[in-house]
Amino acid sequence: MSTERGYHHGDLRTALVQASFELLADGGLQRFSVAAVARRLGVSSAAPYRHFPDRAHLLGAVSAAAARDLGTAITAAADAAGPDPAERLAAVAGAYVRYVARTGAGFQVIYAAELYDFPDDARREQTRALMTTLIDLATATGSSSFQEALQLVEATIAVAHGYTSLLADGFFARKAHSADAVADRATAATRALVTRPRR
Amino acid sequence: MSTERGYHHGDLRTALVQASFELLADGGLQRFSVAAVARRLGVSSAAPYRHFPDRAHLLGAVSAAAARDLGTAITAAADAAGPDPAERLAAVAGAYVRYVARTGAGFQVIYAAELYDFPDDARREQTRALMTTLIDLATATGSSSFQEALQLVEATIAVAHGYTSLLADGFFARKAHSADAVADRATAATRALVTRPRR
DNA sequence: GTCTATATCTAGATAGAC
DNA sequence: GTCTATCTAGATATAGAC
Repeated sequence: MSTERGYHHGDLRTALVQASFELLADGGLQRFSVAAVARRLGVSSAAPYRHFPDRAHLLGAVSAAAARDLGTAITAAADAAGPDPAERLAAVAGAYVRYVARTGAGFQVIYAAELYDFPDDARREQTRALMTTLIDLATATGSSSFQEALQLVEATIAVAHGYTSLLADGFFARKAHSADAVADRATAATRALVTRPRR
Repeated sequence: MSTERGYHHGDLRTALVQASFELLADGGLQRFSVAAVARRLGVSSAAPYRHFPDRAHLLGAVSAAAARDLGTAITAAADAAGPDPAERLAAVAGAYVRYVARTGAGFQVIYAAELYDFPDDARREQTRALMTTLIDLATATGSSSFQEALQLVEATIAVAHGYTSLLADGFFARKAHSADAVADRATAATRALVTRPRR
C-alpha cells in the first residue's frame, strides 16, 4: 500500500466512489471518512470537495451505486437459483450476504441515517428499484397481499442483514466462518422462513 | 434536558454505566463517546477517567452489564412462553428485539470489535453465561449435536439482530413500526426457523 | 482540478489545582 | 473525586495559490 501523494489524473469522482467501497469493506461505515478516502487515493483531503459538496453527498453516491449493484447481484442470484419461487427468494439472502461481505455496503449504508435528510433523486430511484425487485420475488412465492409480501421481504432482509452484521461485528471471528459459509446459512434460514407460513 | 455542570455526589461509576445505556439507546454505538456520557451526567470530561482508565474499559463494563441483563430478559421471556421448546426459543428473538430497542445494547455492543483486545474476566463470564443460556434453549428443541444447536442459536440471533438493526438503521422508519410489532415479527420468523428443519 | 495551508470542531487522555 | 486547563489526533470544510 503506497501513501505517496500525487496529482490525480482521470475520473476522480468515479475513483472516490470506488475507493469508498474499498474503505467500507475494510472498516465499515464506522471508519469511513472523506479524509480516509482521499488518503487511499493519494490525493489531498481537499480534492474530494471539488466533486462532492460534503460527506453526505459522497456517501449518497455510494448508496445509490450500492443499491444498483445489489439489485443486479440479487437478480442474478435469483435467476441462477432456477424457477422455484422459494429457492429464488432464499437465494436473495445468500446474494445479500456475499455482496455485503465483498463491498461493505449493505442496508446500513444504503439507508444510512445521515442520508435521511438528503433526498437525492438518483439514489431514491435506485432504492425504489431495489425494493420493487424484492417485492416481486416475494410476491411470486404466493403472498396473498402486498402487506404479506412486504413482511416476507422484511423477514428475508432481516435474516440476511443479521448474518452479515454478526459477521461484521466479529461474532463469528473465533470460528473463522467464511463469507460463503455464512451466506449458505442465510440461504437455508430464508428457505425455512418462506416454505413455512408466517403469522 | 439540563446541561448545567456540577460536582457529582454519589456513585459516579454506576451512573456512568447507566448514562452509557441511555446514550446507546438514543444514538447507538456510533454516537457513543466518553465525553458525551460525561456531558449527559453534567460532569467534566475528565471525571470518567477517575473510574475507568479508558473508553474501552467503560464500554467493557457496559458490555458485561448488557450481557447479564439480556440473559435475564431472555430467561424470563422463555419461561413466560411456556413449556414448548420451539415457543421458548422463538420468545428469545422477541426478547432480544425488545431489550435492544429499550437499551441500545445488543450484540454489536456486547461483542464490540474495539473490546476484542481487552479480555475482561467479569465481562467474559457474563458473555459465556449468556451463550450457555442460548445453547440450552436451542438444545431443548431437539438438536442432535452441539454443532446443530449452535447453528440454531446463530440463526435465532441473526433473525433478532437483523430486525433490530433494520429498526435502528431507520429501515422501518417510514412505516412507524413499533418495537413491539418488530419483536412479534422476529418471534414469528424464529418460530418458522425452528419448527422446520434447517440444512 | 488539485494543491497547501488553515480554521473549527470533537474526542481521548493527562497534569495539576482544590 | 472532581475540577479546569491543556495536549494530541483526526475529521469537515474553506481560501487562495498554481
